[in-house]
Amino acid sequence: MTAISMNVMKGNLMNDLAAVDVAVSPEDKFREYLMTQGKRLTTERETIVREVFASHEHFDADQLVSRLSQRTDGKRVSRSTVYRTLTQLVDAGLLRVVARTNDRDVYEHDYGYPQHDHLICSECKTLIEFADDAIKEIVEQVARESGFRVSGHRLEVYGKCAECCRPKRRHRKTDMI
Amino acid sequence: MTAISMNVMKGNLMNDLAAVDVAVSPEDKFREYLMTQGKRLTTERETIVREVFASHEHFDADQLVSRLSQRTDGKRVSRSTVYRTLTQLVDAGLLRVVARTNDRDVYEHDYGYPQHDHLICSECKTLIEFADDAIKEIVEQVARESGFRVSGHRLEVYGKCAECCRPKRRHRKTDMI
DNA sequence: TTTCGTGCAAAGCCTTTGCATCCAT
DNA sequence: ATGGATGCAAAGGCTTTGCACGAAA
Repeated sequence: MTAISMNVMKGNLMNDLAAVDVAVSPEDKFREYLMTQGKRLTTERETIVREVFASHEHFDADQLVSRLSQRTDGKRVSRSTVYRTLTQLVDAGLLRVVARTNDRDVYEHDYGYPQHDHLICSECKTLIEFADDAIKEIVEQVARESGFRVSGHRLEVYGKCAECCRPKRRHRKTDMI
Repeated sequence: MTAISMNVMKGNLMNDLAAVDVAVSPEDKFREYLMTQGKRLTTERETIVREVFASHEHFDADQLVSRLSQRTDGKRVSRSTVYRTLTQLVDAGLLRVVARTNDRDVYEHDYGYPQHDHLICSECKTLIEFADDAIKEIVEQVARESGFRVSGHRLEVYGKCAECCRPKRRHRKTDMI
């Protein structure tokens, strides 16, 4: 129903944003992190990491819960565990909260994927990714001026996507019965 | 207690970000907006606008409620009204939600104040404002490439502010009793 | 055993809303 | 009178947490 998990990567916007080759898989990276915390990669946690990294789409906790709590293959995971694991995945550097839509935190991969920002359509809520090195440079420059040590940034551009700007005559016709 | 409402504007970061001269006061602008909606600028709403524009600090709903619900000068305003009015102030273009701290929406003036972005200290939560035209240009450029019509943007830079980076020997001494 | 992890239900928190009362036109 | 506005309390919606049971070391 919601379109927040749709990533648009057409045109030359994301040409050089193909998934980055990583030495270790998300599962392994998560296991490593858990180890340092004296914890284990349980079946549930593994199920979650896999589900999360199965596709590079934005998602919120509820969507993930829906997918995981309805499994019939014995891989069902409870809502509590999903929430608890999402927090850990963020702490582990595998996920990141990119936005908030409909009062829900929206997550995206932070591992095996290059730094980028988003164009957010206020109409259809679609998140369009883009990467631009100049932004990072400016950010560094500005921060330097005030002695601020940068660890990251988030740029959200609001507006209306091309699709929503375009007048949809075809639909109008349908609406007229 | 929280430091989210502290605006740091030292150095040359905000030299040209002095409050912009506006033709009409926030109250008037709000009244205008309300008129178009067939509504009135009541005593409560006026009290809120004044409190909000009394200083250019970031704040969240709860802080505003605290200030307004404890008044003894007959200007007390309920929590419900504060929330309802905040929404209207945003719709009227007087306020804007700039961030979310401690699960609360953080507001700032969007009227009579120039466009700017923030450096957010992850340690003390201070928001440092800065303005840079180059960012807007880049944003426009990127958006143009995908036919996206920009209405605004939000850039948050995370990291550690100069103050928090600096080792505080003086404090350490005190802590040692 | 002892610690960690899960699931369920309940609790938390910020924010919104139903409703009776009030006020201004 | 009549529709908008306020306050209070209750409800909502997402997220967290207490607790008992189960699994791994």
